[in-house]
Amino acid sequence: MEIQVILSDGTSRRYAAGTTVEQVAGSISLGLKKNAIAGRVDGELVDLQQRIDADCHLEIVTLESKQGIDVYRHSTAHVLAQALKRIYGEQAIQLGIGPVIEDGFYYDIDIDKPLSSEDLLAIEAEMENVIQDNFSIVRRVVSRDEALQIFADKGESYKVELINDLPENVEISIYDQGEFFDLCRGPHMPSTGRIKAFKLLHVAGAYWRGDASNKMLQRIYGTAFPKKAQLDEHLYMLEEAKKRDHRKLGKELELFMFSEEAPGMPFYLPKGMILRNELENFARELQRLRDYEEVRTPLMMNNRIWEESGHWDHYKDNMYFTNVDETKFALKPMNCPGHMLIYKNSLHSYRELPIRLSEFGQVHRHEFSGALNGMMRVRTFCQDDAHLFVLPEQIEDEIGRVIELIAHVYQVFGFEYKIELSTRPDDYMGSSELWDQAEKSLQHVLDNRGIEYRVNEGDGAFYGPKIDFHILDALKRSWQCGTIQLDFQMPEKFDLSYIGDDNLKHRPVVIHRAVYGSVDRFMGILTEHFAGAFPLWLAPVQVKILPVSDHELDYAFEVKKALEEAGIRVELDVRSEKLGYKIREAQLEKVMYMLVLGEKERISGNVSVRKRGEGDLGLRPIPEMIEQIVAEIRSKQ
RNA sequence: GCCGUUGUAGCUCAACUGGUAGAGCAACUGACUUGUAAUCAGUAGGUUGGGGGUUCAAGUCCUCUCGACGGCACCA
Repeated sequence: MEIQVILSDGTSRRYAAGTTVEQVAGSISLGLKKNAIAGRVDGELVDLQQRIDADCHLEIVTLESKQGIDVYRHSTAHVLAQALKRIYGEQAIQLGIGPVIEDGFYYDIDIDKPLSSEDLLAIEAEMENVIQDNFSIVRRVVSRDEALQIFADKGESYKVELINDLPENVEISIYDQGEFFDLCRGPHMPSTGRIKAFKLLHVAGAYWRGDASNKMLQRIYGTAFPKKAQLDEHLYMLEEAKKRDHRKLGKELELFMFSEEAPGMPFYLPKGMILRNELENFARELQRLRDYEEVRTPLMMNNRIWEESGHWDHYKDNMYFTNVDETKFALKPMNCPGHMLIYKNSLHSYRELPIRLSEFGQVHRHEFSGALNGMMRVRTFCQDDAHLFVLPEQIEDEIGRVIELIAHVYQVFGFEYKIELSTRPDDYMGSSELWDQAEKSLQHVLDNRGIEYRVNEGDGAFYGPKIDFHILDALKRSWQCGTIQLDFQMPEKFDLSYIGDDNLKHRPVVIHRAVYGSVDRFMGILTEHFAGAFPLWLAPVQVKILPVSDHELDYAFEVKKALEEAGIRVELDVRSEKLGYKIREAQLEKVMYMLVLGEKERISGNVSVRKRGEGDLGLRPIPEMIEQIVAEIRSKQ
């Protein structure tokens, strides 16, 4: 009997029923057969040895595709498991799961001995042996009972648990390679010898099935690439990312520091403070143009208000408290209740709405010690927060304006971003009708504007659904920054009202929003994004003046004064050092403009300009330089 | 919070299986007066994160504790 196979280029070919994927690949070209590692039959990934028994669409999967790489890495994970079993013995290790992840794979194992990085080297060596053995990797389908028997006999309790949780109708398969086999859906590479370049990266603890109440297993992370050069490049990229680490750069560039005396709470050094003020002022100016009004609310309020707002119920474990005069106070974890009180401070007419209250609000949240990470995850940070009090019919228009504001800000920094819509969580507050309405209006705004977004079920705030903005930095890592949250709950809780044109009281709607999210974290992201080489408008030091010798000092002070009067942040290196030395330091500080002042410049009344990334630009008149620098600062480029 | 690793001068790092802490840079002093990524010489700098213990002897071993790092879990 013949079957028809339609290939990915649209051509169709006929084969005898039972032809394998590999044979089809071989019939197309020898090269394809050599590069093939799996197939995709009607969209489903299968092994090369899979027989095709019916008409289908077939795609030959090679290492050129992401799917191919995933198969490759998954097989590498199996090789890791085999090596572990060989080294530590069948009994000493129980296998958890070993999936493929972005850029690599991991395998979770239960073993008493804590694994070290030296152990990883030994494991890599044994993996190399498994690869040299070039075992065929063969699929075997077993019944549920057989599978349970096989893994129970081996004492693989985690595998038994996995099998028990597999859906009734699913085909259970085992992959054999030499003396080793593993429960796996597949597909896999045809043989272990096909693995060319891999590396184990590190070991870390991980809860079985991601549940903190389960046992903690050891997770071995690794990665694999078809070519050694690709692996090397990947490892190089990881090194480069480390060099941009904001914790390292923040220390080197003297932006901020941390102290044991306040874990997770950043100290801003003078240079970091400049950067931060620039960020805040930038936001301030944009908000001024959009009719926001800035306010400031207390860091600490009576616990009563948090109980009323619902925050205490939801977040008491993460809040800081204090007792004074027998009254319990809480450090604010959010700014909303304070803004609600400000709104309530006076009577409002529908004519006043929308009212937009903004605050650079310092909040405290007690994060788990293990969650802390430089500026990215801290226990106190400043939100560029705002609450918009709007009429129900103003909701969509107002959200649209916020989306526009966020887009504008991110574009200035050169960030790409993705948008997510987060819907009601399990512990939501309020009626489901209001939630439906809120979720619908957010969706509506996004759809109307033709914005692409992903829905994140159950990830909303307890008081309302939200639109989140995820920035992609220079290394394509994603960070949640901006957020727009629709809230019908706080207005109820705080009994907010406005007087409508019918002279009756009505309930306004609140929109919470942030653009940077956390100013602190945004600074961290910017530091890594620009690798510390900030655009001129943000740079703590915009110009560094480098006199060639002490004879130019008087002239240098004159130039400094001229620049300062033009509003430029300038430093003068007065040390009696050689020019090369001063340049090297300014370069390491990633200063954009260096003005070299020697005898030539002093006599002609000019400056010699050296620009970051461009080098020596030659002699320039001072007024021209000032104009150029000021224009560059203003353009925020 | 959990698992693992880790903590030595301001910074980056040394100190073999326990034998009494050292280098470079920075700082300070002096000389040099310097032309586009490191001038030379000298000086000072440490209760080895903190507490307790083992030992004739602890940076090194044990223990408690704090911080940091890599993950997990958490993330309004």
